[in-house]
Amino acid sequence: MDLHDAATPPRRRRADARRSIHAILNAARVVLGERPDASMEDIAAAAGVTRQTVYAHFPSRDALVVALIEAAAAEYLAALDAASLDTAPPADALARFLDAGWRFLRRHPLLLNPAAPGAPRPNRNALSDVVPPRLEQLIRRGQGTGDFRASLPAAWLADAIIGLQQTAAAQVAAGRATTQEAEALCLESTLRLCGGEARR
Amino acid sequence: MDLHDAATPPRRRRADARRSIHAILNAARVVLGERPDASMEDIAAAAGVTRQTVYAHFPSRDALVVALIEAAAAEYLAALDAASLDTAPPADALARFLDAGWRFLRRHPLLLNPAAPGAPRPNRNALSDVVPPRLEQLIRRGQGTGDFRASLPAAWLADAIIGLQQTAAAQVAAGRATTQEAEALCLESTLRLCGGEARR
DNA sequence: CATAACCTTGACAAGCTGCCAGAGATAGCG
DNA sequence: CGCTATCTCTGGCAGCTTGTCAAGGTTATG
Repeated sequence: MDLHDAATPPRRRRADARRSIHAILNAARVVLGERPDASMEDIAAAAGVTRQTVYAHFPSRDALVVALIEAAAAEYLAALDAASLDTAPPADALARFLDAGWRFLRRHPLLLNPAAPGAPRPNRNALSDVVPPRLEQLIRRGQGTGDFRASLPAAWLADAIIGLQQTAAAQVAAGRATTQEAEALCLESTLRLCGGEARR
Repeated sequence: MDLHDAATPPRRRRADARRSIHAILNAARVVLGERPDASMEDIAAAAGVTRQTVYAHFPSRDALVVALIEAAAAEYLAALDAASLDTAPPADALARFLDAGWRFLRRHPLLLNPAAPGAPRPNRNALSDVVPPRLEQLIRRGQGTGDFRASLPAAWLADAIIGLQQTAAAQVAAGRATTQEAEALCLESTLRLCGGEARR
């Protein structure tokens, strides 16, 4: 929240406070992942604290969800940075991007049911600010090298591919495909979208 | 609801009851379309009735949403039946399918934010029972005639294309593309997915 | 017109969110 | 070790929403 407030000197939080915050975020990730409409009481119980303690750190339910998504985005970003998307051959880099996505979706199933926040207009969460640009950059590179066709805008392809992966993940969640099948179909379809030939 | 109950003789409903039901469904379509978390009171007010009248016809909020989706699915199905998907050349039929989808999404923006039902697992709404099979049949026909490549399962392609269209619609909703741009990108991408060459 | 179906009003219980104050516990500092 | 700021817990409260019920008024249908 106010961790990076420029004006205040790095206001030291007590150790147990940081522990509580971590436990709450973790419990929210798990509980909301399998039941997006879980109550604050449920989340607090899963974290081993009381409801008021949750409110002591997150002013509202939406704020908790936002913090959760921001933490997830940071993890996702770190995984993408570790995947050397900028150096591997474009088609391989694409496969690595998708692989990071699969790991991410397995860890944060909440993001398949973005049902939680009632009011907010912002589909613009931290994820959509951070992930698509990385993929767009990769696609642009592939289009430059001629590995991908350039007749579709890279920004659109990036969002389309991310949407495709979510569709594939939904297939798995609905029991209409195994994880392996979905990953293979998603990769093949992604390559088709980018205009790269599928190597089998 | 119980309109097609085999046992009971066609229990005639009073005219104003049918009028109320229609008004409620219409109000729910509009209000939930622009504010998915609207309360029952809001919907009732928009329909010109009281909240209890809504409950007189729909036992719960979820039941109302389900009825709404079922009505939407019936409309969608009628539009698809009128689009002669089974006779036109596959690529043209695909364009018609997408066109029907755009009209549908413009009329039922609720289905871009499927946030409503808290408890139920059913991502299997009436739409997913009815729309994908039509598209799958079309794709299978195109694969048979050689217009589309057959190396990806038609069932997967159908879901992927529907997901692609929702991604494109989200782009428009987020103001990142105009309607025309989104429709063009979606069509081109769909043809790529199916392996049909884009004719320009 | 008489009746059954429907609508409305008012009230109620239950659950969830968000807030506040006070008492208790704990970590970090001198 | 003891003190103090900080964190947590208990308990309660208001407001909103969902869902239900009963009583009485209204409308369509036969």
